[in-house]
Amino acid sequence: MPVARTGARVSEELRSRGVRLTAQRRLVVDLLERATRHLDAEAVYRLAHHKDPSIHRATVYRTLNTLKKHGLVDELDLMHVRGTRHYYEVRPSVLHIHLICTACGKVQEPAGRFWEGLKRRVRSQTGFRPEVVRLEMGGVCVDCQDRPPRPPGVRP
Amino acid sequence: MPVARTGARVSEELRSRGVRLTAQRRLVVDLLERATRHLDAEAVYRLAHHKDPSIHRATVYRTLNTLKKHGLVDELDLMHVRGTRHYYEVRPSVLHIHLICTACGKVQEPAGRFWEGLKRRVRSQTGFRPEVVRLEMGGVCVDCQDRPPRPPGVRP
DNA sequence: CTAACTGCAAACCTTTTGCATTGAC
DNA sequence: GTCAATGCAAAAGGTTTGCAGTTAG
Repeated sequence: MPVARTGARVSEELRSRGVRLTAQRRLVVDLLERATRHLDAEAVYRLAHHKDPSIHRATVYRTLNTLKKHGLVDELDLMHVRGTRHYYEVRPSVLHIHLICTACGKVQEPAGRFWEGLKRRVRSQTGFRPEVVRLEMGGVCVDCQDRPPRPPGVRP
Repeated sequence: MPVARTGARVSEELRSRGVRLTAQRRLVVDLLERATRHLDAEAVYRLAHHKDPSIHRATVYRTLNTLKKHGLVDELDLMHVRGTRHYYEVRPSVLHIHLICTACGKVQEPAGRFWEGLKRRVRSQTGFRPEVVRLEMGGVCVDCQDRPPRPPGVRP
């Protein structure tokens, strides 16, 4: 979702791992690659269903799980600021973190070498071999720090 | 759950915020403070119900939400290694991270100054004011790196 | 005394699963 | 042709909610 992504990377990765490339999977992968915001399973389903009304919710869930299992997408929950659902993003080549504003719901994704270093640090300090990293922080974004606190309930 | 915790801290904090200190809340807080492993809502309920059979699941959920809202407990999902549920821990004074082994399910919690620095770094680099930090990594713990990969399904 | 909290039961929402059928390789 | 993947419908979690009765402050 954040940095630009090389088009067919995911599909090729799947193919090379012997996962069958069905029309439905292609569609889901395509949607995730083009997404400009974080999509939960239902959102993926709605978008997919719009393009191919025959696709079933269960297929979307199964596909997301497949992609996750193969490390091609990461699952987030954005600190549950928007509820219990899970969000998905194609795993980027450079690690980034998620800052979720509890006031306006905005999600920022600063990327950088520093976060990359976390993995190495854990490995050398504990021996643990990290494969998936999830760093999320809830708090107040710059804009909302200026804004007077708005009454809870109404959110953009 | 990780570092030792000052007994009445949470209760006092609640009291000072004008949240009514009912027997049920005291019980839940007490259980969380004494916990030696990560508890999900159902586990909290079972333990609570054992001590006070009249307590209701809904009350446990409501209490956990109250505590979370006031920043007294943190919610984790431990990378969903054990399913979709959420785990709760009393917010420790010193930030720690969670390393979840995808092979054996073990959770490690290295604490330290370094992780504390993440908050400051985000703040100074982006202006975002972090309140809750969640850093979880899925991967393989030292023990399981030596062990031959065991057939999936059977877990300790 | 009164607003806040609880127990209860039902609803809700998200995700998973068994089965017959379809389709990728 | 074969085995994996899909659509479908039903179930399984996990969590929330409206309401009437209870209780902390």
